[in-house]
Amino acid sequence: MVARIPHGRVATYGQIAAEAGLLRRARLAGYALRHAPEALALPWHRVLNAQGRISLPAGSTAAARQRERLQAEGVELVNGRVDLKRYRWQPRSDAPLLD
DNA sequence: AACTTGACTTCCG
DNA sequence: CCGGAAGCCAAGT
Repeated sequence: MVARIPHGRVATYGQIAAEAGLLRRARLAGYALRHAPEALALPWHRVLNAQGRISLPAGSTAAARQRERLQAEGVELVNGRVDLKRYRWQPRSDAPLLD
């Protein structure tokens, strides 16, 4: 599901989990992302928490990298927060499921 | 089996 | 709007 998030758009952990058929398992989405093989080259930076904020340790290099990548693709952060109303990815209901 | 830990979310004050 | 409490549930100890 993360791989489907288009350039310049974002999704939340809960949203990813739900779309993957795992309603209410947002933490699992985070767990999966943390353990995902680097080789998959997933656009992990497009996943934010329900408040539109980065969920990596504030001040960490990882958080800084995520912020940079987002801005690099045009996603604006206001006070460290992304306006989900404006950037949230809305998957097409008729999109073919993986597998 | 019991307890702790989270790249989380929602509700309350 | 912010912080805390509670709910959540797979993994790790």
